Amino acid sequence: MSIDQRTLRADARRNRERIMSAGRELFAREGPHVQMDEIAAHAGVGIGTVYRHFPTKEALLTAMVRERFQEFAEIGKVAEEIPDPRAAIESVILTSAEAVEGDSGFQLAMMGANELEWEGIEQDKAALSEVLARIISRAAAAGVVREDFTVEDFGMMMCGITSTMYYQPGAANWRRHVELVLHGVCAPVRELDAQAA
Amino acid sequence: MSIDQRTLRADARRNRERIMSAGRELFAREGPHVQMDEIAAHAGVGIGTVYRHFPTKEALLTAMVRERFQEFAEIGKVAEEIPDPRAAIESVILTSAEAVEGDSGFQLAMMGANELEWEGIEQDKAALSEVLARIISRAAAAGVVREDFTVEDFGMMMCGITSTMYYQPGAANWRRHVELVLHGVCAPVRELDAQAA
DNA sequence: CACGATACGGAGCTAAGATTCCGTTTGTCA
DNA sequence: TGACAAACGGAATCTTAGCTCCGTATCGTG
Repeated sequence: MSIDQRTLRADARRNRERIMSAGRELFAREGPHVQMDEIAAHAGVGIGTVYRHFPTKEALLTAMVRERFQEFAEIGKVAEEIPDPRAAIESVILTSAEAVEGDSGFQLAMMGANELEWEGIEQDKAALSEVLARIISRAAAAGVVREDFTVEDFGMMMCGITSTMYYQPGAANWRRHVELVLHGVCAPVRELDAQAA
Repeated sequence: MSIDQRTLRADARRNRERIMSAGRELFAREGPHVQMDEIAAHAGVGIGTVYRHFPTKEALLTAMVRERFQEFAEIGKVAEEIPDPRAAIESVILTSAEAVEGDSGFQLAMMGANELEWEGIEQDKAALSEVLARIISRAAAAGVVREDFTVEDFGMMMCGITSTMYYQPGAANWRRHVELVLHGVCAPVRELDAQAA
């Protein structure tokens, strides 16, 4: 961010929020390729204004991705409250996936993660990891996931699910993917929990 | 392709192969962002020559992706010869993944599949599907994969694995991912076949 | 309400990278 | 070997999209 949130003039604060909001919407709908002037137009401000708030396009995208990470951590915290360890971990997976479902921008951003810098995301990522680690180890202890399942595995899984979402759109597809990963291709078919919802 | 392979002058045929080869190499190493003049330079020809053979960059990339699909179908055919249904399907998965391992261009291309046109790829894709369907149904009949496993599931799985490969490089990672998908996150850990190779 | 500071708008600059154009070179065939 | 079509090379062009600059408008304080 280029400007200190506090000392912001009223109109500036308003515009900033408009830009974020337009960014969220267009970024989600069109992907990371939306142009800056489209975002500006959608927000009802000039390009110059966008750039005063976010010095580069990347900074804007980063702000957006950051929001998502924080949202994930939030989802994790909510899931932690669920007593049943299995339900908890399933909730994290499904809720996170659902949150990202319509957001092709984030989907690609996650994927293009190693092309961009995402400066300042580290701490949000770390916070997320912590929550996940707790949920996973509880689940492992209860025997509902394999003992050697790690946070990294979780990330890998979500990476795969996210790409399915992007490349083979349609809720049915990614839900199926989740199901496959959870229960395993080779595993004999089991009664799948028709719960969730 | 803009030029008929048959009526090609000797130098033209040679150059065409050089371009394909340079494309394969750079596309794999640098990804789809390699510039046309880099490819030309690497092939030892002028840019004009590249464009005479491939009217657009996309056409060149498409040719490359097509080769991969044909390679996959080939891998499938080889796997079909393997007597053990389980070994056959594992072979397809591992060999395909390994084939793509160093090819970040193809990895991204697969991902960006819905952004590009990939004209003319359909038949290659269909041929691949056929082989896969046979291998999968044999495996399902033998009870080594879940009965409801489909070619689409296979694609989804490979899509996920490919993205892991790209975003979380390191052979260990994608192999772990394969392992997770095959056996399932929730499944109790089993003795993993340390075979393959 | 006046005035300085803060923000705004958007035309235009710039870079990057794909593609074209045309004069020159090379293969092929008689 | 001579002649012409087929290919080549690569400078120049075109296009797209990020970003800058500076004159103008708006906010907030005394």
